[in-house]
Amino acid sequence: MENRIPILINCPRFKQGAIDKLPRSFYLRPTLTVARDLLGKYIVRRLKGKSLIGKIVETEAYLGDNDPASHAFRGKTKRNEVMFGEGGHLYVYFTYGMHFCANVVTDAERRGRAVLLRAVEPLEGRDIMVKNRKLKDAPYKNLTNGPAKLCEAFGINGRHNGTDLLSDEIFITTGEEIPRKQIISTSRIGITNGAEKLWRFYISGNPFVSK
DNA sequence: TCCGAGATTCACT
DNA sequence: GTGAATCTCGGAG
Repeated sequence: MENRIPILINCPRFKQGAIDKLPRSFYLRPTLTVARDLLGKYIVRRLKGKSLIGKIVETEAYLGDNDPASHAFRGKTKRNEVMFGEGGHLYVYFTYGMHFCANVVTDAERRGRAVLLRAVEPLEGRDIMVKNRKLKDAPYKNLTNGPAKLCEAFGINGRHNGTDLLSDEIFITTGEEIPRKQIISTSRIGITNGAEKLWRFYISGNPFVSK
């Protein structure tokens, strides 16, 4: 198996010895496929020698050229140029004056298509996430159930725009197999154009899904 | 439980 | 100048 890497994380959920970093080819597939397949995968963030790990439970697809809700709809700009780069990189944007959101660039043809990570289930490094979110009473389920929340919890900001997800700072690994039946698709959240597209995916019944 | 307002920066028009 | 792929908080119901 390609991209097998030594275990970096002392986490019992990972099989001893090695975990599988998702290969580039995972991201180069059609965006909607990647959005669905990302559910149940683990996102790993290396931060000051510690590891933050979350299971992806909610995503949204943004189909660039074909999608008025996408930042890439009107073509390439300085802000969104990462979306038009190679799949498997991170597109981080700043919004509402105070929040960051993280997207995974997808598709083999560099058409500005990406998947927004909307929510994860915290698995490892929960204490650090609480600190990053500057929460006092640490409401466990409020840690990462929203795109801006998970960025803050994972310490992801504008500096990470363009980060390769095959790097060792931030990457995604194989995780849990999610049965097709448990994957729900609905309309996306917080947008005005293209709201009729059912391009939001989440794991049915998971308490860490936003909203 | 729900709704409205404020926060606050950046890219695009 | 405007509005944005959001979140938190306070106050009303």
